[in-house]
Amino acid sequence: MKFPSSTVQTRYDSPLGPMIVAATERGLAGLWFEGQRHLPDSGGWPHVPGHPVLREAVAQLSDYFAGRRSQFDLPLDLQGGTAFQQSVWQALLAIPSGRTTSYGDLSQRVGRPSAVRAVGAAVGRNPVSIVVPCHRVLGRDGSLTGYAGGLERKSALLGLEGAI
Amino acid sequence: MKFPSSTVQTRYDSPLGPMIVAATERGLAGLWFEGQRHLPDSGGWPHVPGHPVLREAVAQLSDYFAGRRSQFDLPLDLQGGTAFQQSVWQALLAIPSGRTTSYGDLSQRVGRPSAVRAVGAAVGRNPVSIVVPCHRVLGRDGSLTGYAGGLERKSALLGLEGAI
DNA sequence: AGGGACATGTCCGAAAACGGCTAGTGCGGC
DNA sequence: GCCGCACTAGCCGTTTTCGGACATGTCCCT
Repeated sequence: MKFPSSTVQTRYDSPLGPMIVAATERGLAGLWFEGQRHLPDSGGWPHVPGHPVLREAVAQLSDYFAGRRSQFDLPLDLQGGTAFQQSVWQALLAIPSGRTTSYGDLSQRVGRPSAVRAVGAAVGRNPVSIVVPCHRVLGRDGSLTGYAGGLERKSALLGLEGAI
Repeated sequence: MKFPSSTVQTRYDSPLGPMIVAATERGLAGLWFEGQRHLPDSGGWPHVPGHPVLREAVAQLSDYFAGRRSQFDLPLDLQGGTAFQQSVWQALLAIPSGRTTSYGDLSQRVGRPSAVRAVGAAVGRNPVSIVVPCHRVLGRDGSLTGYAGGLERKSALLGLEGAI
């Protein structure tokens, strides 16, 4: 995953552990739990806690974790990724809070009914956790199946949204 | 080979055929014969004949082909390429006009005495023909061996420099 | 129920192929 | 002997190719 040189970052200490928040001039570009899988190399990005997008994102995240907010209102800039991945991430945005869906359902919606495993892989590469709600995707039988940040966090997020 | 998005280009009709000249804000970045090997995709670069570096490059090239100039005085910005390739290109700049050297000699100078073939490959990827004088490298026995722009051009350039 | 095969896009590591070479060898001609 | 020529085998960074592994679900067969 390549990010433009204008990318900036800050840290946010969530109730589920510290997170890295990243943004470009066009919007929120990344949100990862420290130590999760598929982490990009954020070493070169300057820390700019005062960046407007970053500040707003942190504020909305605080509200979210406090139960005061169920959806986000932020400019997004989903960097990198192939056309296929982009379409999957877009489809994720359509899943409302409190609801879940399955990988098979997602692949239908993307128009590649049989590319189920590929959809799984693409979901796993989602650069903006929580805001792009990859945690709302379960196996057909409702099993948690996987989460780049760890299954505990996945179930914690779903619990918070009242979707257990 | 990747070039920054700020790259601009123009065309120059040399006595040996039309050429593409490219520059960044830092200096001359490319000079290729149309249709030669290892051409980058220059499709997206805007044509800016008035760009100061490009104008100066074209002027000096005209002088060079007219026999009025034997070395160039231009800011260079050798883009892309690995550390190894960069060192080879730098070494090329040390070969004076009217002289030639061999691939073996070059590899010595680069500190990789046995990486002779690798040096050959790196020389072939030189992004700035003529100014970075890759045409002054011959086989150990003086044979022309190869040139991305074609052997005729290689020998023509050497003739022009009085190094036949 | 449970087990296996298959479909799909992407990433990543390993392995192989590919050169703008060269020094060495063996062979024929003089 | 001495030379030229053709061929070979090493040389090594880069590029290309290939083969798995994945955050799955369906079908078909016991």
